[in-house]
Amino acid sequence: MTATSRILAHPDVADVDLTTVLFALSDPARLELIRQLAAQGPQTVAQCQIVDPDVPKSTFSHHLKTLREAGLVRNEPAGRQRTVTLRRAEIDARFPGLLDSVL
Amino acid sequence: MTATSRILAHPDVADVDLTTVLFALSDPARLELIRQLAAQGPQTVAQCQIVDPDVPKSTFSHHLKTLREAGLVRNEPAGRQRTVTLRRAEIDARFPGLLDSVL
DNA sequence: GTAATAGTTCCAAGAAAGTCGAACTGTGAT
DNA sequence: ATCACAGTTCGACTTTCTTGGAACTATTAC
Repeated sequence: MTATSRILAHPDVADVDLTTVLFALSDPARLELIRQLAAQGPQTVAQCQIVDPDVPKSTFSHHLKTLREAGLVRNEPAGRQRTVTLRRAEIDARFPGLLDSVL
Repeated sequence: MTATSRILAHPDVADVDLTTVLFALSDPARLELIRQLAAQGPQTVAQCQIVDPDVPKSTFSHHLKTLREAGLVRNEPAGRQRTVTLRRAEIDARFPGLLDSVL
């Protein structure tokens, strides 16, 4: 009973590093996901995955982790599922114009 | 006499890929170099290197190659030396706001 | 011509990242 | 309670990136 929390760690906006963000965005699959989140708003992980139906869950989850740890997305429990949200306002405040230029 | 040209290949602006650019900028040393070029204009390789005097020539040259192949900088012969130039206008035209947001 | 200078390219070793199957965990439904 | 479901984590493997010494090339200076 190792009460493993479903709540994942998210960096504070102030701690978000630019080069880490740029790296996270430098992968085509990850950039595409960010674009979809920007266009369609929060989604479950399964919904996100529809973009690339062939990529295994574990691979997708890893990309999600990279984006989350970079500070770009939130990944929070929502019932049996999880909601993925682009941290738009926070990123815009920290790096004005960056998201606009890549979307 | 294998006439090895000193002229290096530079991608056309139209062929510059966003994820490649983001990757090139995702390294602290490379990003710093871009910032210096933006602030101080064209420089010789040696002048660029003053930012990080401890890094070996070969390592620095490799970073320069990454930036050049990504389409971010020009690297052209200038007498015995070489001039490194930020391709500001071209990048701004291709990805408006991107450079502004990272500088 | 010879030597010094400015840089790139080559090569090898170590570090980091991507990929994906399998095992695991928490939640909701029966 | 039990089962199915949604996702994450673990572990191993492969690939790519980074790093830096050594060799090489072109140019200018003498």
